[in-house]
Amino acid sequence: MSNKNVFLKKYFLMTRSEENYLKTIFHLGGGDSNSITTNAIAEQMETKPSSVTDMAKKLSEKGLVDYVRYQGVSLTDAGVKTALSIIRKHRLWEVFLVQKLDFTWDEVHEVAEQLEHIKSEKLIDKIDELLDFPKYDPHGDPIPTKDGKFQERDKKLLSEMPINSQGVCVGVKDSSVPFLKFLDKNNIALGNSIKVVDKEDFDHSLHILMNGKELRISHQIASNLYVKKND
Amino acid sequence: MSNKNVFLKKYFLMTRSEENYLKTIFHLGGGDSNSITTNAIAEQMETKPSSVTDMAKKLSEKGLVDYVRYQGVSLTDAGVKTALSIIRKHRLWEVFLVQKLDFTWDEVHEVAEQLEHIKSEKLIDKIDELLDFPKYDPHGDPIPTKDGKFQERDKKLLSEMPINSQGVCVGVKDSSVPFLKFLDKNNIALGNSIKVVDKEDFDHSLHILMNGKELRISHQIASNLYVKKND
DNA sequence: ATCTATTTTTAGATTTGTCTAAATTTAATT
DNA sequence: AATTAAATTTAGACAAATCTAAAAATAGAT
Ligand SMILES: [Mn+2]
Ligand SMILES: [Mn+2]
Ligand SMILES: [Mn+2]
Ligand SMILES: [Mn+2]
Repeated sequence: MSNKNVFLKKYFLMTRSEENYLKTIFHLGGGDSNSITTNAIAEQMETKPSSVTDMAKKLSEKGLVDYVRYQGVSLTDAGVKTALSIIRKHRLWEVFLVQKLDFTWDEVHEVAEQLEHIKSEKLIDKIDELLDFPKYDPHGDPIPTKDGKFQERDKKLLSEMPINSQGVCVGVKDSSVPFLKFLDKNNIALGNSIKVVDKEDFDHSLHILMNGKELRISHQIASNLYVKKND
Repeated sequence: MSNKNVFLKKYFLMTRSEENYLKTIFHLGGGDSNSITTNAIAEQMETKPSSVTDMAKKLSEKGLVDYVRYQGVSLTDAGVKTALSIIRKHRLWEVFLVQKLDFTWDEVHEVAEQLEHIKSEKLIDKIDELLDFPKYDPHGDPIPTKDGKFQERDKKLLSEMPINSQGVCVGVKDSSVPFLKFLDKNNIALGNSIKVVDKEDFDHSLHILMNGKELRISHQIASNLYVKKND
């Protein structure tokens, strides 16, 4: 390989692994000069801390993270920007799979994990356009704009809503396949209206109206459902 | 990694590199017990013969190619099947990019080289359905069916058509970006009607009618355009 | 301030895919 | 049949990404 290409490779081309590390660090809160420990990253990625250390050095070399030995890593501005572009791709692909190909919301994540690494700016911009520039993915998570703007929704956990408050179900905290399938089975979907009728002190379970229908919800469920409160 | 997963990895999971080798061997005619030399594969893939030898051993180990030292490799039935599934994905993605995302036919190959490695049977079947089960890709190449059936079209090179014969432009032999852009610039597209008016003995150039309009075509162009002859 | 448990890093090994250079085999030519 | 040229393989190296085991640093508790 020519010298120029070695340079390009070292400083611009991201490997799939590097992209996954940046994404994970972002999800663990590594933006805003917030340090994340190698252990936390290793656990999240189901890898070993020593592997994380190696990658921390490489990403630091590339100017994507700040890394201080024994102190953990935080994303640089360039690192945040790259992480957001991967997350943007991931979430747009998830919307595409649901809206255009009839995937269910529990099927999309695994495929999006692959599609998010496809390198083509034109491709993702066209997908964005095809979907009419969606703001949220199938799990209610916000989709960063092309220039990396991030609009988190004003939402709170159902478990934290007071009695008699009303709102609309807008997202899930746990987006694991079993939880999503459980929600499907119980006809709980994003967009459903919610009113908290009563809360049980003993086990923190809730008595709610969902789309007008009475429902009992355990604390575990309620603490993994996001609701946008009506004014 | 558990023993079971090591087994799965070794015998079922294809790496991107392995998939690219199988595809290349197929394109070089390695089906039907036809042996392809390591040199030919290396040249096509812009890699070194020694690397091809290494991969030949690995693919042979997996039962995807027959490999005899110093004699080259041919695809086994399993190898052909795998190669066809990659080619199917490649061509379906190319159609998708052109039909759904307004890519031009010279832009799609590079992106399809990435997309063809996405692992999800449901994804490619749904893309196939979304496109209404296309039979040919944007360059006129046939798309293998889900069960690996391959229907090559009855076509011949424009350069081999006799004077006064007529037909429809259905494909390109050279699908390089410069050639495709050249065709665009000269309004030569798949689907155009073609009538050979005259052939020049001296330089083998052609005088044709394309969609009724007179055009002069060099031998180099004519020998890279496929035409389906009218009965 | 010292000890100790935990976290983190280092050192060295492994796998995959590649390369170069040397050795070997095959094919072509006398 | 012997020689030579070309094709192919082997041997050994390297980069990327990972691991295990051992060493080093940090943080918490006395
Ligand atoms: Mn996801
Ligand atoms: Mn999501
Ligand atoms: Mn192509
Ligand atoms: Mn094509």
